[in-house]
Amino acid sequence: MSTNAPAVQGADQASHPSRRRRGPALQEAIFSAVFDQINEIGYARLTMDRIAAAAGTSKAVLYRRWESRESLVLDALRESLPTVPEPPAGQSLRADLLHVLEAVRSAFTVTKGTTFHLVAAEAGGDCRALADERVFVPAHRVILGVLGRATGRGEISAELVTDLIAGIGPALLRSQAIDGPVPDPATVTAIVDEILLPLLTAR
Amino acid sequence: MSTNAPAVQGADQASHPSRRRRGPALQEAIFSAVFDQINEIGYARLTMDRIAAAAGTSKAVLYRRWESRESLVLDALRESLPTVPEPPAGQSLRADLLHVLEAVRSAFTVTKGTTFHLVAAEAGGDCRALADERVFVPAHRVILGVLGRATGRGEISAELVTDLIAGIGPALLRSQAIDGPVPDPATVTAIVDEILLPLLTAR
DNA sequence: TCAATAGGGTACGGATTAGTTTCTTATCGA
DNA sequence: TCGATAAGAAACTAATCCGTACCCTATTGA
Repeated sequence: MSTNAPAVQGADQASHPSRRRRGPALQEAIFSAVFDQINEIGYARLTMDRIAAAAGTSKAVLYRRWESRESLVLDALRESLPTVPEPPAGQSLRADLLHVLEAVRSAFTVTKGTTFHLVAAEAGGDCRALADERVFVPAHRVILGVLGRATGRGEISAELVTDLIAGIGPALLRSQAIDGPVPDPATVTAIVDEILLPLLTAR
Repeated sequence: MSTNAPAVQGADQASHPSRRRRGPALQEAIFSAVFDQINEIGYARLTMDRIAAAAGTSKAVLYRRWESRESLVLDALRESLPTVPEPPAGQSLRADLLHVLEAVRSAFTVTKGTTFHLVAAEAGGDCRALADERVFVPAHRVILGVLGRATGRGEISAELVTDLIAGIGPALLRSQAIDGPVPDPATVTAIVDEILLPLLTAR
């Protein structure tokens, strides 16, 4: 079959033309290729041929592991997304917020800024469900918990513990990820220090 | 050619099987079909066949107007997105913020919540550029202007006139549009009254 | 050393979709 | 009433992509 996958100049392949990768190295190359191709050509034009070529492997290798493009993309996301841990006990409100929003930020950086494209591309998508289940819903819950405990310590008013306010940090990170490049740690700090703390601790 | 476009039960077509539409009515049906199909099957599976079927028309009609799926989708977006007007002079900070954020909100509702999918689906996309040019960049500029004038009136501190703070409202609306359904006017009011005004006017 | 495993390349058939062409006939305005 | 225009249907060709099969050989561990 003639394929119009673009010529590949993968450094690994070029510098080790007969090298074959196995296990984690191969999978890493494949997942990286998925994210790179989405950035380069968009999800709509993503094909198994292009992913294989970008990874310096073959379609047979992909089909040996995944039954479809969709399941590969879902696995790439699943293996990359962070979990959102509860912050350690005894931290300040500021440290807590930084902690959870840093996890949200990494949800964008680990996929080279394509998390949002993956989530948007298919209707009723498994990627969206996964991102929500793994990152956004837990983050929301953790932030509400952080705000609840701050209320308990008398640091903030109880009426500030709302879904809307809890949504500010992730929304700003998402927004930046949409506008790309992916948000950096300074962004998280700015969100906490310039928006959340002033809003929460205003009298 | 055999086509696997789904069977169509468009009410118009069904109730007027020989009725043909022309001009604005036909274009409206086509654009509506674009947004409906994206919600139903996702941008990745959007085809000219499906759009034609959903609109109760034919591919020939589409190709007579647009050279490709991408140009049709871009036109659908272009014809739907609002502009972001300057708010009238002499309004309060609150009224100004409500005014501009309502325009941003409508950028999501006019495309039945698909603005974000359109913007995400193609790399380096024209849809993204259009949405930025028509809505997001002007909204940002207008909000900075609104904040600047509030500073001039002594209502808020000058150091609150930042890109980050100006980004809050659109980011929250975007976030809601991603999570769907599309944001409603109460959301805009809540953003202004529960977040922006408290943040801006805190002492 | 050697056999099992699987990576990588390539060819293939089939399905899907793009895009074009032809035809009939509804629509509309002169 | 009538002719020009174009909507809608359907058939067609071509290109793309999916998914599979086969082959050679690198890799790995017994």
